[in-house]
Amino acid sequence: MKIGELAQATNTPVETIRFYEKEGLLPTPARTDSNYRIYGQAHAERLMFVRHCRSLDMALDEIRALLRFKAAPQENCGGVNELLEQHLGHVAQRIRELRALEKQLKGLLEQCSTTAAASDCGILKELSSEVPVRAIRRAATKHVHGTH
Amino acid sequence: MKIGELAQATNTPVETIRFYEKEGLLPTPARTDSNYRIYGQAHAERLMFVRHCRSLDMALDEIRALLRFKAAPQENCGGVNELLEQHLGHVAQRIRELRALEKQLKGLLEQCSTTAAASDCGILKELSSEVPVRAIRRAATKHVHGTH
DNA sequence: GGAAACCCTCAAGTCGGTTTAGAGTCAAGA
DNA sequence: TCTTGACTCTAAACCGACTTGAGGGTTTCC
Repeated sequence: MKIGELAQATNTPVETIRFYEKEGLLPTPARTDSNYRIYGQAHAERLMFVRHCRSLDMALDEIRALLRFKAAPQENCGGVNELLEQHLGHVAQRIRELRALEKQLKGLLEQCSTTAAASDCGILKELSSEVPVRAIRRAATKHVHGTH
Repeated sequence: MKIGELAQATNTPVETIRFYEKEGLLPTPARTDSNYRIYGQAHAERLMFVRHCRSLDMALDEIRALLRFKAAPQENCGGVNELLEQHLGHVAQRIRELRALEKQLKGLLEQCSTTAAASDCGILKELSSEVPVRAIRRAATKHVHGTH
């Protein structure tokens, strides 16, 4: 099948497929005479795997590691387990952070109960005060993204 | 004070201060004869404000908007309130997503109760299966980052 | 006076793609 | 046969919020 068909079959944008190929997550496919990529069932399955991992928010490096495990069937799967547990740890950590954030934001919003003049806005006042220690988050959590 | 002192006073890396200046979040400071940046209390307070907002995971554009509200004291603070509520919405949304993720990962980890051969690894098997619909998350949530 | 610690600018790298530009290919309709 | 539109190709730039690196100048301390 051509790249557009693979894209449809796996619910993946065409550009993303080419990007994964460049990143080494998909093997380079055969080409037609007119230089179009041609894929088979094996490519589709591999792409499914990658997309499934991405849907679990794994980093491309983590996916590469899982693909290596898959390619070495003689290995035991302890490494797979460990990788997933680490990833789960990152996710849980990020949830804790975001919940703390949510609490702070709710507190801030309570400062602004009325539509007062901005010069008296409790929110702006509070934001001008000291920065909480949590501000150093990025140093501690290398791998779990922000809110935007 | 010099940039290093401001950095220490506000718990901000020096490079980040220069970056904020380039981004227009901090006004351009005066310079010494030897071209060193010189800051005063006003700069420190402004930087505190920016860092406080960042510690709440606001985007630089959102912070720019808040700074405009601050600079226009005649305005009412309804806009501030609205901005924060939107941001809180993003955070809450991201928390819901990550919780769903966490659940999925825990389910996956149960597939791999024993350290079996990778060829039989339940995790790898399940990751090879169909991609859940949630994979399209990035299309829906433009603004709240992933796990890494 | 010499080395460490600070400061400067400018450019490139990070991550996981998305977007844009410019060009070639293919199938169907007029 | 021509043309239109949908599809494909490559290469490079862009996104956010910084971080890192290269290659310098300055200040401070011993």
